[in-house]
Amino acid sequence: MELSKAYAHGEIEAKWYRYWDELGAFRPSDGAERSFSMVIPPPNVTGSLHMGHALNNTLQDILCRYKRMDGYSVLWVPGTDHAGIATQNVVERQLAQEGISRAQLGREKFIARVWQWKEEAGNTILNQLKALGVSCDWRHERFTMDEGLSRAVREAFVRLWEDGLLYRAERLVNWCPRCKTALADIEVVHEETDGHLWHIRYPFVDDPSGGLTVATTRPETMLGDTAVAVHPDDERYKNAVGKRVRLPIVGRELPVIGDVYVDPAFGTGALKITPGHDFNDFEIGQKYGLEKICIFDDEAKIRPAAFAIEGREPAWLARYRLKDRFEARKLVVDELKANGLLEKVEPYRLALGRCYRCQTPVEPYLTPQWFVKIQPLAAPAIEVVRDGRVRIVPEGWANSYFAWMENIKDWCISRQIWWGHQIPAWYCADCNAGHAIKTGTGDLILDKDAKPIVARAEPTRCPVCGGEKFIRDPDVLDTWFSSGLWPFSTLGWPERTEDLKRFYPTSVLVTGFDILFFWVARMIMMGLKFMGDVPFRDVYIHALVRDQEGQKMSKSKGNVIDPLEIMGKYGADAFRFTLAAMAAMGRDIKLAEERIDGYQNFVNKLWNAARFVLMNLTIRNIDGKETSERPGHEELNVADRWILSRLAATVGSVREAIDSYRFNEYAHYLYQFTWHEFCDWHIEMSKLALNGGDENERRRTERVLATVLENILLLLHPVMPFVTEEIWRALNDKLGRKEAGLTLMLQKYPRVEAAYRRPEVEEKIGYLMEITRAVRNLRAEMNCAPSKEVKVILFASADNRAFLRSQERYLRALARVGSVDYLSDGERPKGAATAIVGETEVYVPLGDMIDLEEEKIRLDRELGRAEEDLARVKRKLGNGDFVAKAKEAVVRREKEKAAEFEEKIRTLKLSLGRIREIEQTGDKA
RNA sequence: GGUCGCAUAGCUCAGUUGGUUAGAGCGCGCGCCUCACAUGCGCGAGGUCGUAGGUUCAACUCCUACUGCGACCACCA
Repeated sequence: MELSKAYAHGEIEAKWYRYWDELGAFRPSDGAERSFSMVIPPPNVTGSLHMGHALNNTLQDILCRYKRMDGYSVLWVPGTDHAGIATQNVVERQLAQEGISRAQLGREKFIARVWQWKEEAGNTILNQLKALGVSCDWRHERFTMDEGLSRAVREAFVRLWEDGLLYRAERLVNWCPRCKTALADIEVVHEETDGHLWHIRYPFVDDPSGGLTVATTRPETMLGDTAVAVHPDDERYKNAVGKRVRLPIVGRELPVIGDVYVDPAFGTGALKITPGHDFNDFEIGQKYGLEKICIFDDEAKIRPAAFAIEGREPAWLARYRLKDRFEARKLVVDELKANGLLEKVEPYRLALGRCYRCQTPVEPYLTPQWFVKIQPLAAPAIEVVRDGRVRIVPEGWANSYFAWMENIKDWCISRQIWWGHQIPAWYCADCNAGHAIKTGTGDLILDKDAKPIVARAEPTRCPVCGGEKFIRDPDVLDTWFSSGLWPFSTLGWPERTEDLKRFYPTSVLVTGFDILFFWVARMIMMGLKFMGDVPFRDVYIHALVRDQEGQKMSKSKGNVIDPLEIMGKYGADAFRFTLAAMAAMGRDIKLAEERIDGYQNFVNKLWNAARFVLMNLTIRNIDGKETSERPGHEELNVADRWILSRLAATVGSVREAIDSYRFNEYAHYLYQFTWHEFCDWHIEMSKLALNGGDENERRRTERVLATVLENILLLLHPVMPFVTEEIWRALNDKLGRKEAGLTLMLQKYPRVEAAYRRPEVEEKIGYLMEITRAVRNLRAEMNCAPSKEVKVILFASADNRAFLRSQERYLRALARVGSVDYLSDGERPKGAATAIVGETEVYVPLGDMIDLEEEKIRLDRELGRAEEDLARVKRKLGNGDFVAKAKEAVVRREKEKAAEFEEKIRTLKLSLGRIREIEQTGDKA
């Protein structure tokens, strides 16, 4: 099989993916003693692949493929999330385009419609993940609303109820008037917003000319005020406490209460109390037994019923009824202004809470909801992170985790939407006859006093009255409730399955920090509660992918880079490698397309290195019996020993990097080794053996080339699975290896071959490389044509001289050197460019070509640097404290440096002297 | 308001226990179609490591303050 001149990812990727899948390579192996498991952070079922998914899944795939090759039985569970509110919103928007509302359709038909959409769109993202190359076990694919997971959800809910960790109560909750549902605290995003502080006077009942002036950012809520509060020690309001004020517009009488909660320094020092629409006011309302008036309906429009007295609406209400919050605000402000009660308006910055799904400002809203008593769950979840049973990497995130968990409040888990897990609670129709209220959409709402029966299935008989008619709670659960069970629900819980035994706790969870609280924290709590063990050992938290300016990618900004487009253009391997290379811990990734373009070159480089090796291989069957006795290390030439030593070092570094989630280091070690050690040096040096005429050496070098190439493929496979597989198959083909195995994916990951580590060889080749560079440098500086061979004169220690003599062919080939002469003490060439490598002096006599002025400038510059270096070292050594206190090795090293620099200076000065001499005599010979 | 993080070459970033001649990729400059690769090869220029102090024989690295940027959390109307 011939490889084409440039790597074309085109069909290769799909070909291999299908191959692996059909081979069953994604499934956990039997037999392996160690297992490694992960659950995918389930993407929204109707979503499509974005950069965040691409990064997240690339990193997971690297881990899985690495562990699989390293002998673990690997299970990576894929799946999708039903994403309650998000998905419902999408489908509602679709309906809206058809001019249908969800209410018109009705609950059942609406849900059917969502399922239909799920069937249409649900596979998109998973297929896109396949294009990325993820090695998930597709037989394990799950959906948070499939049968098994739904059962897990019901089970979890019932157990929480039975254990007293669930309750239903009327509380002030965050309400999204657009989604018309309650939200958890964490689903509200606070955003600094420009607003106003309105100062409104509430006249005293007994003296309407006086009164208290309150300051508020939300004047429309005054319609629901039930008190005014001041600080009890506030001199200004000493005699106001206990009096009554009349609420403007509404006319209601309000008590003036004194409470230390009020900050006298803020605003006017007088605070309007609206227990129905403000969390703080709610608390105060509780404390003083104030009435909680809910002035809005579920769309945050003025609710006439809130003001009707004995069924009759007061006259003032006419202009307000059914107006939304913001219209109402305007109207209230206008009316107050007209009445001379608006005393002042000042600009004010406030943190406005918005719905995380639709950005609508959230309204504190009084409704009955289901809550999880979170304290008993949070405490052990904090503990396991503290004692390291769950390790958060990078550990900085643990701080955020603790901060959040320690201040956590009860979790509102009921949502007034239709798409999701309907709460497994029923109400006896007879017992709750007075508590079920029909809404406009035909839904029933159970009021706060309704008595739920929580059960795994619909009850048949009411234990109180024996009634047989039940109403199911219409609410569904927070999406994150089911995601919280994901690590064990996907493995079969509540059944005690083999998978659970084998793969729970999972090994590591890879995710972005944006869902640390939404998801990670919940999984830890739920895992501990229901499994009695942590859901994962490690949590690796990766960064966000941003655009090249560091802006968050978003459709509205138009700065989104589409992973699919990128993969189509550059290939999945180049893309994956880019993401890994840029995934430095704890730092966001600023991605520009040029980076991917750059790493595509690396893929191509690897491809061409492979082409070189393949076209030079004449040996066959290097792994078969005949050749399993590899050549003794000592028989190999120095270049081969060197690259094997470097390979061994690289294997060590690579393993360490992946083991500690340093994906960028993993990528960079391999980039460096493949390109700058293997290609730049070893392949070049190997050409001498391949063309040298010594048949034995040639065969040995071929074997080394094949070995190194194969190891590179193995090492790179987790990050670039496709091209490595493609090359590996070609390599097997070329070697005639039938027994090599079916796929690179299931080969053993390289281990460090300690016997190959040869520091002394690395040192020698390092020296040879430096000499080579020095000669190349001199050539370039002197503008010596690359095609022209030069003569080199070396002055080196006996050791180095012997080494260079024995390996002279490399120097000749790599630096285009015609002849090499070795000087003994005393003699130095007259007209030559000079370079110094350690103790070695390198001279390139360039005859007529040498520009004496240029060379003098160059030498002067070198000399200047050397003198600076020497001065710095001398300064250190001259410091008595340094010599006395620093470690001996450090001092010794400094002394060596001093000697080296002195020698260098001496040599440079001599060279300069010789040039001046030539200038005077004109004799260049 | 609280907490945390980040400031290193023109750009994007590495730099794991304090001691290196502070690195890479891209970009830039010069020279090359050298028989794996011009998606390439060789060479080179470019940084007082945000500012000011402190600890230490020694600070890019540790501490403090400041400045700038960012993130998360937060019910002060």
